[in-house]
Amino acid sequence: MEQLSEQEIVRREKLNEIIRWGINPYPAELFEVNTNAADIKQNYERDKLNYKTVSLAGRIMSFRDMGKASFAEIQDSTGRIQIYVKRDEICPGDDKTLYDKLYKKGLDIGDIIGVWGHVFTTKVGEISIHVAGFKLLAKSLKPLPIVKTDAEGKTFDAVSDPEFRYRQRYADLIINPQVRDVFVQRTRLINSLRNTFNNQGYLEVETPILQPIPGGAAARPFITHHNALDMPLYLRIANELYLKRLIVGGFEGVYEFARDFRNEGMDRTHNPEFTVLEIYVAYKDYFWMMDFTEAMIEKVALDLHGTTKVQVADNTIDFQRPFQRITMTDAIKKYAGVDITGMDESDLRKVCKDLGIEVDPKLGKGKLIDEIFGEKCEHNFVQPTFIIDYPEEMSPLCKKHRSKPGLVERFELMVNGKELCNAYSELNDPIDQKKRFEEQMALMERGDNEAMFIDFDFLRALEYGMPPTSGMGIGIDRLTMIMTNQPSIQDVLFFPQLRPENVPVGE
RNA sequence: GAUUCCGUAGCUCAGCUGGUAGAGCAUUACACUUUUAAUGUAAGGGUCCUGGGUUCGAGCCCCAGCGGGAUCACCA
Repeated sequence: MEQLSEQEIVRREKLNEIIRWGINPYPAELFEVNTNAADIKQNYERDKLNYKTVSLAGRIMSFRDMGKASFAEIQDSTGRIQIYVKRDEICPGDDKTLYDKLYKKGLDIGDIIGVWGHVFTTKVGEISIHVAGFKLLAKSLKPLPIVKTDAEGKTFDAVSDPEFRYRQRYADLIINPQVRDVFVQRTRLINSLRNTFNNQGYLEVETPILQPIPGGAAARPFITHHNALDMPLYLRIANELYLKRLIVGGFEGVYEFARDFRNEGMDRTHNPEFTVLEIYVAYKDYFWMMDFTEAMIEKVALDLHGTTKVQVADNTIDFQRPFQRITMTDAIKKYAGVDITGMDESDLRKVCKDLGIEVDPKLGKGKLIDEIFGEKCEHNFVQPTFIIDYPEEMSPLCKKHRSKPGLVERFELMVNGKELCNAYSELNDPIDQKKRFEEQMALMERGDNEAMFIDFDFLRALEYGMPPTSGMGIGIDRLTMIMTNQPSIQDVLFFPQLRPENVPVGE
């Protein structure tokens, strides 16, 4: 058992005292609420008659005790509001216990209370609740870190320790209101996307997270074991192959907000579990998907900010349509100064050497091109830019280009120097798909541990015939990071992955 | 996984050349019936991340470990 701090002992003593007074510090019955902090602040001045008998609940965030009267702030899900508690109002008779004991000695910052009374404006002009009565709804036993804010909104002693904030997100959310805003924005972003898809009549679906073959992307999976079937299962690294099976099945537009899992490094932009939106639409190609994607993202910016311009660190990014489009070959020509058209593996290897890019001898042609692009081009695309027409080898699920040999009909959307979306004219030729899988197997044997496994059931599905389809995937965490100007993925995930705390030594 | 910085009161932080642990907020007590980073007076609160080592003496120096951040590698 952990040692209790002085303040925690004091709070437990208060709790026992409250119980001795015959008050349940954790009452079961509901507390009727008829307004909230934001509603009062926004509408009281205009409609004072409506605020004669308000009732609301929240957490005590500060006390200003003036003796026989006192002020406090309570915080609900919409913000904070000041309450004014006058001893002789809440204790009209001779018995002042409620105020002198329960209110002044029993309550702490962090406690959750319900209050009722009328709204008024103080001498200093702050809209407040003149309390007629209050009820303790939940006693807080752990002292909440205190963050103070002055009249200009300047904060003092803000809790900034990332370990505290990520491990105890519940406390972070209570004391840092801007953290809450980020997550509200995240949900609004997802709602915006969902509205776009539903308005088109596309169907939101759910596909397996536990997969016998971790397909649809190139990444190291988490492995688990099913006891009853006595077989290994993988947490999905992507859901692409399942959504395409549904297109084969006759749905013409499907999408899923998918939690994917990859057993790889963690950093500012990578968490082992993350969210990807994938969407597949039949009878479309990647040009259509580019139009759809830029409209979709422009709408997200407008829904969140009311403007297409979004400030991300030092850059203002404008999501107004249309986005720039450039082929990968032209991008490399522009930023690396090399025309790679028609080059073979050894030519590319020489280009890498000349550009000072170190490459693994195991890499094939496609990966070499990807290295050049990643090293020399990617960071230049700050404003939204579609990079189109990728080498075939690094895109085994993508249809061959209609006119450019060796390339595929693929685009990625770059924003703020990083990849945000990935989309194809989907490969629906089952014989070509089988060949591409086999090439992946060859790469795997050559030592590329991210090459894809062959999924024979997916090939069987393609053999029934999949309509020409375009599909797109977008990293929701990264889109949220951009749209909310957060530098770390940990700031857009409620509970980012951390090592367990307090592991005993020697076990 | 590598490199590097960091870990002191509930929170934010200071701590000199190695010599008995400091501040503000929070907490406790008292005062105060319109305050707002409320105020005034007084008090209490510490496994200096953990374990070793050097030293007469370690929050500080050395070694190892744990946790976190940043950069790199892998990746989205």
